[in-house]
Amino acid sequence: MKPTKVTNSIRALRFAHGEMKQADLAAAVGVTRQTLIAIEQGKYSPSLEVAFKIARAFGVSLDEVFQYPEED
Amino acid sequence: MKPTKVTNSIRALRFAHGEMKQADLAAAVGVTRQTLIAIEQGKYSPSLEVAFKIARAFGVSLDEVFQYPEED
DNA sequence: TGGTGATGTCAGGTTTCTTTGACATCAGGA
DNA sequence: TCCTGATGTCAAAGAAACCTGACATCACCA
Repeated sequence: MKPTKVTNSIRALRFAHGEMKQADLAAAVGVTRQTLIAIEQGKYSPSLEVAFKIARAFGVSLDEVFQYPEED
Repeated sequence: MKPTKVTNSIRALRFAHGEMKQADLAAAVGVTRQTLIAIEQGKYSPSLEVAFKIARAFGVSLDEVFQYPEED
């Protein structure tokens, strides 16, 4: 797949939210565990809809979860 | 395709930025004109990467371009 | 009248994201 | 030791996003 330029803070946010398990977050977001792992590891960038759901699961804004580098 | 729940302010932002044409924005973002039209009309929600590029083209944050409703 | 630019639509293909299902590793506890 | 839970990997298939290319409409102006 495409190596994504988008980075994220999902792992840090999970641990900041009571050692939240990947499976629990996946269920809260509405995706599979495999999908969440791939996103968390930066294998690819999610759809905007999934990104919103992840941010909302943590109660933060998109910018606090995902970062996009300056230049291409 | 999937009717997306994500709404956006692309059209308003285009006009707020000197009557920017769809073709110009598409070129700045790096997608085709057809893709930009579909996103602007809410036909589907873009990838996170494209979303970031659109926000950056206007010089604003993601939250100022895309909105996600409260509940499913 | 005719031409041009901006917007929108459609069909078809390709790429990327997501799912399902199976399996592997590793730490910790009974 | 054996079992369980949390994490990670892989392959194959489906769904969603994105592309190319052609055409349609509408406003505007020479």
